[in-house]
Amino acid sequence: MESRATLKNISHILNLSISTVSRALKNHPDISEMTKKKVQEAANMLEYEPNTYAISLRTDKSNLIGLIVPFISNYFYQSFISAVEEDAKKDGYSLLILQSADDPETEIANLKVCRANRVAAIFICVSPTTKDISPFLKLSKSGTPVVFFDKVPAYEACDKVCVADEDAAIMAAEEIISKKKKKVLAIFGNPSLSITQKRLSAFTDTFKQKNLSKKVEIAYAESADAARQEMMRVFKTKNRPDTVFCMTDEILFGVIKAIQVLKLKMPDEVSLITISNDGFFPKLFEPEITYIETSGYELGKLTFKRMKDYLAGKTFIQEVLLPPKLVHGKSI
Amino acid sequence: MESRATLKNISHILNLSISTVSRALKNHPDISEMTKKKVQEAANMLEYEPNTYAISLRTDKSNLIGLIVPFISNYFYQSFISAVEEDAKKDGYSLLILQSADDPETEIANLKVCRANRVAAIFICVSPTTKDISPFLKLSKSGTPVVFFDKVPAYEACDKVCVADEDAAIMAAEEIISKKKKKVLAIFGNPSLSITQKRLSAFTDTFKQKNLSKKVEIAYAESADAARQEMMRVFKTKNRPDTVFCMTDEILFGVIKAIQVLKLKMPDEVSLITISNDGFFPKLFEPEITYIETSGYELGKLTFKRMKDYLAGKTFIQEVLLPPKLVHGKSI
DNA sequence: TCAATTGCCGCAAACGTTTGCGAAAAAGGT
DNA sequence: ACCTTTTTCGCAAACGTTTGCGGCAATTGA
Repeated sequence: MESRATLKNISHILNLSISTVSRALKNHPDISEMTKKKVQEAANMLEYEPNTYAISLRTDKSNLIGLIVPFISNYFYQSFISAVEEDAKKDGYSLLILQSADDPETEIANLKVCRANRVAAIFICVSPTTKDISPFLKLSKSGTPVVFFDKVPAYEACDKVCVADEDAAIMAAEEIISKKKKKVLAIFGNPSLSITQKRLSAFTDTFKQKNLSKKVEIAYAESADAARQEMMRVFKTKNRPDTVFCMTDEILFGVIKAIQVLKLKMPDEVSLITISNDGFFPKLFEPEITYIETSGYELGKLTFKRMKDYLAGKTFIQEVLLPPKLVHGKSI
Repeated sequence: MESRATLKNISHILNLSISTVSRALKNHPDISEMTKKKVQEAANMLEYEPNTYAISLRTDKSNLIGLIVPFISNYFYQSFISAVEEDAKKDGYSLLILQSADDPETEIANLKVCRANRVAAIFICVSPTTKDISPFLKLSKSGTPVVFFDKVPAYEACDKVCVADEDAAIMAAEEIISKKKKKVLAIFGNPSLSITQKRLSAFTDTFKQKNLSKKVEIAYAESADAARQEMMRVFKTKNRPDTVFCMTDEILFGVIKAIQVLKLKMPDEVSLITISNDGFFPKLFEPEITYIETSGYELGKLTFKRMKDYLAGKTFIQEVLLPPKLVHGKSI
């Protein structure tokens, strides 16, 4: 239970002042090389580690980045977090990770934690039911960079980094069209989410523009199991689709299960294409599923970069989009 | 860019001393109800938030829990983190999450970050190549609870919380035996990892005890793809196994893929049983795979509890095991 | 009425660090 | 030898909070 080494501690041993020790440790030009060396040696000996709290108190800065996500147990956010952590470490930041469980109240509580910890920045993915983002905007105005990522507020002026949902859906639609498919079942998620609306309208518009609207049938499923049931229902009709489009990995799960139950052969009896985060799941299956990648990892990198830009003075509001990528499997 | 509310701030407005305000806000009996009310109102008005850094500096305590995992992008640690976060929040803790990337050096760097942040506790899953855990033990001796979880040091005396690897393997073996299977292919991971050794010996011993050793064939695969290749190789021989055991989810991926390529029907042509974290992946497939669950979520709960016990005075070294659970699917 | 108790509050030090400013000593210039 | 500049360092305040202690006034007890 020995007490830790402090500046005072070291200064006392070396018969120096605290300020000299402090400056020596950070290579201040005012300090002679000799004393610097002596101080550094002593600091090493005593295993000195600066007290983050004292520093943050004094400088009113912190090395913490607040990260608010709906759920950690989610492949997308996982990749996102992983990417941010990598970059943060390089710059001496650590991550304060909070889950909001898609609950606006918890979100506010988490914001409080961030403020109490005087975080250097906040990355937040707001819940679908969050109406009022002014608390975040307020923080932003007081100098703390706040970057919204993935699920971002639609109208407010704020820094946003998100995947190009429209482009991803268009890309999928075009791939289907180019393969000259006759009948498409497109399964989307919760229709009240903006991500669903974006992907849906972009997808249908692409078909509409080529006068192919009648080829696509839309369905909604708010869980993997709902998607499975929807699949079973549609594939029991006589006029079966030859292609299925899944809006997310989760919907893909349900669809794949139905395909296995129905013993349909891909891509002969049914073609499959999905939008996926990082492509982990599409590659699990045989044949591998063709997918449009919206990378959580890349999004993390982009978000961190946006924050650094902000800190570097580019404080004007900005919205950056992560372009999707088509990855060919054997399912279509 | 208005300055934040502080105790000094509030005290000045109300013509009170800083100490009175401080005590009023924490319901100290020395303070009259009337002043308490006044202070609390003012604090609410000004949106006062205590400065964590000042508190930590003064009290030498922090509300941060250091969490060191090999990778965040991993379903098991994801569940673990999620569980810890839930409990931590209830007690006013926040999480400092660091990735070690299975690199001992990064691990030490992460430890430094934890120390610099004066974390209240550390939960760590050591990398397979970590030889020297004395830095952690040292921290533990100086009063900071250090709980090793999942991958724990084999011999050293320290607090450990991990899944009952042996029991899980035994459970799988017994399930296979009870179904009177003739020939088993058991695929394990990296043989130099202690988790592999534990599961392997428990698995084979169970067969040996019943004089059924000749029924099982052991194989190793250090990736999903290696597992797939191993499957393909074995199933090309004439004397095919009727059952496959997978040591982890990752191996399961490869095996499933091979099964799909070979178009084998489960459980008719081949039975499948696996050890899985949280059972997410086994449920993705059709039929659902029978698995032994080793829950990352539960492990997180246990780890947090162990820390609270420690803080409550139960500082004697302790090793707690999370019992596995058999979940029936249709694959065997 | 006086002493003892109680209720309520303020003083001041301390936590470990950063940093503006001033000062002593050394070096340089003439 | 004297003035100026540079090098090198220390003083002290400040960041916001907690907490032991002491003090004053009001209450109680006889």
